[in-house]
Amino acid sequence: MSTNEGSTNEGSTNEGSTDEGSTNEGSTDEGSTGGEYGDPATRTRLLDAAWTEIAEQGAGLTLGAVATRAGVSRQALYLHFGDRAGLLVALVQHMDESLDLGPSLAAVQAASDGPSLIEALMRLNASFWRHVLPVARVLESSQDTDDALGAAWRERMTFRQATFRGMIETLDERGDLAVAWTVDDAAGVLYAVAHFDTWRELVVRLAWSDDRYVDVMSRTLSTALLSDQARSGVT
Amino acid sequence: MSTNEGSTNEGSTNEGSTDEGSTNEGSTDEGSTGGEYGDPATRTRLLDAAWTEIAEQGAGLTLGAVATRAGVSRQALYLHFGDRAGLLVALVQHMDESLDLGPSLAAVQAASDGPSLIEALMRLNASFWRHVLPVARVLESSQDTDDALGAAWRERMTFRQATFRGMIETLDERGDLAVAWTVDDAAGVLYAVAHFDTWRELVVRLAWSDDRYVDVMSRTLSTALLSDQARSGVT
DNA sequence: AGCGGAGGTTTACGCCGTGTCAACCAACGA
DNA sequence: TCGTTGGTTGACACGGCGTAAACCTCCGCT
Repeated sequence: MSTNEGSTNEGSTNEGSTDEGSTNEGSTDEGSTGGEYGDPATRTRLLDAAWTEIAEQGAGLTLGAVATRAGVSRQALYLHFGDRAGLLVALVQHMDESLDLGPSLAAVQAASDGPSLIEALMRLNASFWRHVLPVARVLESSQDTDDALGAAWRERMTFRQATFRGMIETLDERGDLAVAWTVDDAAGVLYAVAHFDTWRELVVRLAWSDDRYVDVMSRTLSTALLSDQARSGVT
Repeated sequence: MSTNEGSTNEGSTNEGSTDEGSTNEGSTDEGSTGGEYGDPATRTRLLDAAWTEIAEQGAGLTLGAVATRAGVSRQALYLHFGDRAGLLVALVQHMDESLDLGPSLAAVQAASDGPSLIEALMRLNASFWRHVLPVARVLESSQDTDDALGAAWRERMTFRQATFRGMIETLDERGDLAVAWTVDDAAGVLYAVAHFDTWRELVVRLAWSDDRYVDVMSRTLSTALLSDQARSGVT
């Protein structure tokens, strides 16, 4: 299970051709899980340390602090991840694996009707961002300082977008989507509006509760996306 | 007194320090538009240089590059702004002044009906973020490395939020708001959804055109926020 | 027993950006 | 002529990143 959930793996938007042959000559861990250095347990401890360090320091993260927190020397970190960007790239994958979203997403997709699907999705979304926000912010803002990191993050977001598209397709097949909408438009809106910044602006900046976020965003999206029949519970 | 070490205890980075109580007594950044240093023209050149430098380099901005671009020494920059954060704080105000949004906003608010108001707002929004995005990203991600900068950026966003609330109030007074909405909820949604990340995700990541962004977001918000009568043009 | 390699550790160094300091300097006005 | 304004040059400490080299310590193998 874990990450790939093959649903709608079309990948229309992006395309391979990830400008490879960048600058490094070593083995800056290509996406695959091949030939990593050292003890996987140490690697995991480093990633967890990086996670909590980011949660506390935000972008002010230093590699020395991560290593110390993991109870390991700074050089060990370089041996495992190559450089700062390598660590962050690995963190993207790690966050994929540690929070296992498969079951939660399946539960959302199994929702009985349109409005409850959207509400379940927004609720999952809120708790997701509550866990991930600091890391997501660092990744988001560091993505253009390093090509590999940018690619990893973008790929992560592409996957997320595909997941949301899957939700929209489910709604569409049930005939719950309002007539004005194409799947593409609706998926875009859902993805963009469910991005972490919307959650952060409301819940962090404006101090809304998660419940309020869920209620208001669910209402907004249900009203905007669903047909009248779907909203009134007619199946 | 000369060449002594340790006299500069200014360091200390940021530390955890639960920063509640927010912004001290209000003397952190030498008063408002009072005693700035040096030639205002130089100051403006530096700010413009910083702007275009950010537009090109993003977060990889260096003070040396800004100074060089402005045709001035790096120290001049320090004389004018104190430090990096000071420059960014000034940039927030500068961006306020240089792009004068007053007229555009007035035009939006004068829109004849609800849907066209929302569409005009989204159109303004799109062109705004197209200009401001790189700077906004840097500011957004640097806001927690410095208290004064965070305060400045937050204040800027608070103002923005108030503007959107004004729009919602206008709609409410006209009776255009759907009954389910409170002004507060609607203003929050409008503000959050109009934030730059939504625009960026759709227009940059998913390569939507501005027109498509405007159309889809207008439809979404109109459907969600406005009453049936307002949407169908009945006044 | 002895060897080797995996998985590190210490120490050291070069690079670069930030921030500070001191000295010097051109123009300009009283 | 002096002094102030608005800078310039040059130097430096500091800290984080990235690399390198030497060393150390188990563990498995023969």
